Amino acid sequence: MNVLSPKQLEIANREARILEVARPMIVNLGYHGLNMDRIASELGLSKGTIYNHFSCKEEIVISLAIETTTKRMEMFRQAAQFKGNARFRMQAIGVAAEMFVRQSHEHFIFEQILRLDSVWEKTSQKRRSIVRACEMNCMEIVGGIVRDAIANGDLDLPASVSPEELVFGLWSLTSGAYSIIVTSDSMENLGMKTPYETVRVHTAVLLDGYDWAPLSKDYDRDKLIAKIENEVFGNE
Amino acid sequence: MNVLSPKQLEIANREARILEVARPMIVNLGYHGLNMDRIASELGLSKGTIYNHFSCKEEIVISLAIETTTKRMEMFRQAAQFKGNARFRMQAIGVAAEMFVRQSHEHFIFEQILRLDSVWEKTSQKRRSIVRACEMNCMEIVGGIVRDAIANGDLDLPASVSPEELVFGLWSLTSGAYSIIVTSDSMENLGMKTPYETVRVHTAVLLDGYDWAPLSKDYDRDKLIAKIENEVFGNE
DNA sequence: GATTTTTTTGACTGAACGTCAGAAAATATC
DNA sequence: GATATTTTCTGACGTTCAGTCAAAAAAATC
Repeated sequence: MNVLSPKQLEIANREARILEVARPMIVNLGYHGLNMDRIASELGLSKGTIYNHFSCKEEIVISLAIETTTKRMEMFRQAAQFKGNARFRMQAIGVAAEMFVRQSHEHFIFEQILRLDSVWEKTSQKRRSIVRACEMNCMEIVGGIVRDAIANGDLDLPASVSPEELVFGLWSLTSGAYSIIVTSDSMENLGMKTPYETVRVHTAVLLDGYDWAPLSKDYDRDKLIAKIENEVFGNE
Repeated sequence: MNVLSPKQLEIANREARILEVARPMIVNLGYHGLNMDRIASELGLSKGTIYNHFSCKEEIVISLAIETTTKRMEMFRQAAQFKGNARFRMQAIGVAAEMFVRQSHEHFIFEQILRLDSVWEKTSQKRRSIVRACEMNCMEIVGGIVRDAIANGDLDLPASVSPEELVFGLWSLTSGAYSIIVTSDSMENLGMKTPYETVRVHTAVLLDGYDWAPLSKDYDRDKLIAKIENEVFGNE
């Protein structure tokens, strides 16, 4: 008996429906706009039923974050498969990261809430490790590219910088920038007209600073990005 | 009549005492550990009295953030007065930023909470503009150094990067890194033994990438940092 | 269709924010 | 120093909302 009864099907789908209703609540009204009673009434269910799926409010937040962070991981994986040298594959990761922010900028809202100790601590071990695994996985993908570059002789990191430390730097730069971009209501009046382009430039300069061949002056970045968008994410 | 009566003095001091009690609540127990009833009882006051000073919980959070962010602004100002070329003064800013995180790492906890829309929106216009002013001021200080370097011929930014955009890059890199460092329970098991040093290296590489003279290979960074610590922050 | 198991319900508890009418204290006035 | 006025303080109260659980309803099994 592998076929689910209508009832079982309804239950199986409910988790997703709860998240669908919760998502805009958080995005539009912030953390304290997420209201268990309202979720229940919007779905025509009782509160107790919601609690059958999520043991607390915080589990809903982390579940939303898992949805988006999983998407990012998949995008990073796809990007890493781009055919080309390590520097180009790193550029593909950059494209993936930027695409991800643009299409899932709510992720940074969920993450911001989730990172609060008082929220994180209430989440289940199970979901926590999923979040961590996705993040580790992304870092690992980037780290792999760095190590490839070293193995290939394209990159020769100074003794004081390990591959993990370079990953940390890239992660800091991009996540710092993206969270500023996403949470500021206006970048324009800070003299920032094209913040994403600025992030691309800084990243390139940082990698050039480490002398990662080929240097950005030796290839056409915009053309490469277009190629990546087309070949890796063309279907989207 | 400029002298305050004992009663007036008590009231004048109370704001600070409230914050003193609230600070460890947030630092140790997180946002939801901040409890108005508990603040009142720990100070032997009634809740109503607390509300005479802070119109809501969020005003306490922003006030704590103001305390620390003001300190940072002052440290940046001091740092900017270091005698030396623009690159060295920028290094002094780096020293200030790092010192600030080390001695006021709670700041990032307050900021993290404050950045939530649902918290930010409840704060008063007055305190909000103080926070913004401090941040702007810091950026402006850094921007001034960048412009000095350009005026001096030490730095020649590409046409695609404005001074503000360079500031944004530095700000992203450091704030991204510091907030990871502060909120992670362990950097060690990510292969990061000296995260602050790593931030220093990445910053230097980024500035070298922009060809900001003198390049870091042309001066002894550790010696310069020691000199800055001594001359600018020696009394601390 | 009777029985057992699963699921749902929504009234209830408790925690915490913020309010406000009246009490208390401080200050001004005479 | 007594009285009036102003300021400050109080804590019970209203409210909102998270999370619980005994009882009801629905589904599954026999």
